[in-house]
Amino acid sequence: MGRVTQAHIDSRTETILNAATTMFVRKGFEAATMQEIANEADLSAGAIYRYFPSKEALLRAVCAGASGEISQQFASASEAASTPLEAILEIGRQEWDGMAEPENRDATMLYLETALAAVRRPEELYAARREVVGTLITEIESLVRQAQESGEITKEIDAPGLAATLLAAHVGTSVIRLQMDELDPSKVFDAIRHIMKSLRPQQTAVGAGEKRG
Amino acid sequence: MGRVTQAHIDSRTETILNAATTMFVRKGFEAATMQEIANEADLSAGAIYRYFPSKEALLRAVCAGASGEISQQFASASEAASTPLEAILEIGRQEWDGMAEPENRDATMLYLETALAAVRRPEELYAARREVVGTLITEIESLVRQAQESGEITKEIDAPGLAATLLAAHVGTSVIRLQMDELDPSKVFDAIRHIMKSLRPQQTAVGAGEKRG
Amino acid sequence: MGRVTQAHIDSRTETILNAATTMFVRKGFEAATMQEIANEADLSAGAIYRYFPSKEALLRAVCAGASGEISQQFASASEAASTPLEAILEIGRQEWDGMAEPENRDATMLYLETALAAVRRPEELYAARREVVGTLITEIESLVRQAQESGEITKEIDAPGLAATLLAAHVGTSVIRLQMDELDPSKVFDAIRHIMKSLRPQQTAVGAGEKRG
Amino acid sequence: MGRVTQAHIDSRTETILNAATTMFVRKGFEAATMQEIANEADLSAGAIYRYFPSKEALLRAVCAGASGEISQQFASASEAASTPLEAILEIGRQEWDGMAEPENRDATMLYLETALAAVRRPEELYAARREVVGTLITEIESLVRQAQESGEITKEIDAPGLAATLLAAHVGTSVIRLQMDELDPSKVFDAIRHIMKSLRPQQTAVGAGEKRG
DNA sequence: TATGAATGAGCGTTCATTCAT
DNA sequence: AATGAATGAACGCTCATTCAT
Repeated sequence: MGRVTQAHIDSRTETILNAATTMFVRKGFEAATMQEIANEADLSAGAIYRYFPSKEALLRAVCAGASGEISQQFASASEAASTPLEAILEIGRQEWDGMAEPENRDATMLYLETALAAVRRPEELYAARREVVGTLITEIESLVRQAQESGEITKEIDAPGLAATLLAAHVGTSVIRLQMDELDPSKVFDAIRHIMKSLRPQQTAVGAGEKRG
Repeated sequence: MGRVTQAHIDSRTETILNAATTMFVRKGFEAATMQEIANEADLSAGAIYRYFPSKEALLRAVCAGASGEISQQFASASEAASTPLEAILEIGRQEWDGMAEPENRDATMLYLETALAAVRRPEELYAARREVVGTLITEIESLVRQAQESGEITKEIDAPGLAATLLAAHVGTSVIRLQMDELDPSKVFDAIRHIMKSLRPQQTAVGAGEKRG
Repeated sequence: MGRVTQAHIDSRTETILNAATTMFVRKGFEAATMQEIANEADLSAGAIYRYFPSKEALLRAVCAGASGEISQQFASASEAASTPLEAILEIGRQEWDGMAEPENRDATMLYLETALAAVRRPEELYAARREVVGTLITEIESLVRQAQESGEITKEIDAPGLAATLLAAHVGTSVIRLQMDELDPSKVFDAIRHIMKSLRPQQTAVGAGEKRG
Repeated sequence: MGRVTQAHIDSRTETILNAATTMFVRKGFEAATMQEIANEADLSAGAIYRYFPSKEALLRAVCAGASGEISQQFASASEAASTPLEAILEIGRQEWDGMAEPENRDATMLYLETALAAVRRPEELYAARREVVGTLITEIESLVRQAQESGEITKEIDAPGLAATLLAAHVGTSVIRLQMDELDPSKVFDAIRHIMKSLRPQQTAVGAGEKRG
């Protein structure tokens, strides 16, 4: 066949990666077979080994891809917002709305599958995963701090704690919805918006006296 | 060994179930082998089949056990609390404190593993799972309503939405901590407590004018 | 429980042997399990080993029993017959009539199962089997000779050859019927009776000139 | 090995089928292992599954092959014969002569093994088997009728009955010889030829008065 | 004597991986 | 570069056999 362009190689690599992601989501890493991945990618089983040295390597690549996607989603939202809090709520609205779509099911399963894979292969996958999650929290934290500076959120609440809570609510809603498809994510987001609005600074500090006392 | 007491059989069954849970958590359902489970239970591989007809049956039993545990944790907390909101916060404190303990890692992995298993075997496992999660939300919702009645939480917030949010935050915190062990769950809970306190009814309703406007 | 009578031991032995025969016929020697045999005999699997040292031993005993039965059937018939040929035909009638009964299916399967077992374990089982079959042919041959002496069957036909042919027709009819249950054994026997009647000495010897010429 | 000719695939399929036949004959279906079949075919055990989906499928293919062979043998013989009866006798001579050869032992065992398999798996194998046997009887019956028309065999004898008797004698001789290798099949065939010759029409009908009277 | 829980060897089968084509 | 036949190491599972009770 002679020489092959880098573009062709990249295209094949991505095709295979997508196929692997699909099958890992559908059946789980162990249960998915190289043959199935090859079928999904319209290739022979052997061909995959030109692009990835092993099934494990495929998993690592899928995990890396999955980690990347998580943070990409957050980048796009905050531009049109007028205030920091509105930016947070806009991102939240997009995210929670997205959970109602059927594709989100797969995304959540991929997230959990790769999270479990990372925990079980700490030396290879854990660090990257931690960094992605950490960065995400930091980004949210930064928005929270802006909202605190602008007076939309009380400074009494711990910014990292609130950031983690928001991410936790997001992840948790996805996971719960996975197990209970009648859950309406928009109802959950309504509650979260209400919460965020209620966090504006008060004349009489909320619960200040009781906290840790 | 011949005839044996029912207690002995029950004990063996539980030993095997624990061993299976351990291995399913450690390696995942597919990657865990019957031999490993047997080793963990100090038995031969064949002996397991006297108590469970297949590896799948073992999974089902583990899932059932895992579902049961989820809701048991919630039952115990609320007694000593003086008010409904205090009950919610007391449960939360126990739960989030528990996340700092290393065993919690396994519990979370079991939760996710069984959740994925349930999604992939809907006909066998999904219904039970949904019911457990649904019951949990209902229980939290009931506490929320009590707190609303007692004037600790504003009636403006949707009770089911807030209940789902609380559960989501709980699940999400566990999942995030799985991926980032430096996350301090108590910091997250501090934020949640602050949030809950800020939800008390205000003379001038919070964000009433802005909501959906 | 104390001492146990020989009668009890014999009874258990026979029960087990019958159960083993039943299961060997129903599923074949390899596919039948000791547990199934035990169930059939209303015993535990371990108990069989007090009476037979192994599954192979059980097979040997079943083979021995099966061989015995084959020849027993022939003993009873010939008494009421008025002439040697009538004796042969009376035995034949009983045998072929028996083939119409459903139990005969099992008997034939047992015959074939044990025949195959004997061929595959020559050192243990073949000799006994050969002797039983040989004796059977000899007995038939003796009846044939009596019929030749009494002038009912021509002396031109070889007595051992005719005896073997008769036994072969018997075995063959059973085997064919096993594979084709609409075969009417009595039609086959009618043909055989016609044949036997046609073997009476003729004034002009049948086919004498052509034979081996 | 990559792409391979259909001829190669067919050749492998046949090699495996032959190996399976050999092992099923030698040890029986249940006792023969896939590993042994693979060894006999000079392949790895796993490779067989590229050609047959299961051991059962292998059995079905062997049964189909065995059924086919049974009837093929009969097709070739009758051409050179001058009369219908001669054709019958010629076929018989070939068949009974064949029984003296050692390969015939295997053929008979295969016949019995597949017959038992068919009986034990009625829904899959019984119908095909019955048809093959039925066809065989019909073919013989047709020859018998021709011989009756040509005056070589009396019309008083029932053609289907005689046909079944001839097939039974054939099958039976094989089975008996399996159990008693000193049996001389040619002696048996001599008796059968004598019988067939004696069935020519007589001026005074043989046994006409006695039959069923 | 009888039980049946336990063992452990071995079965049919699958599948990641290799490599001749 | 791509194929897919082949390998071989497991895997889940079964079952003859043993032996504590």
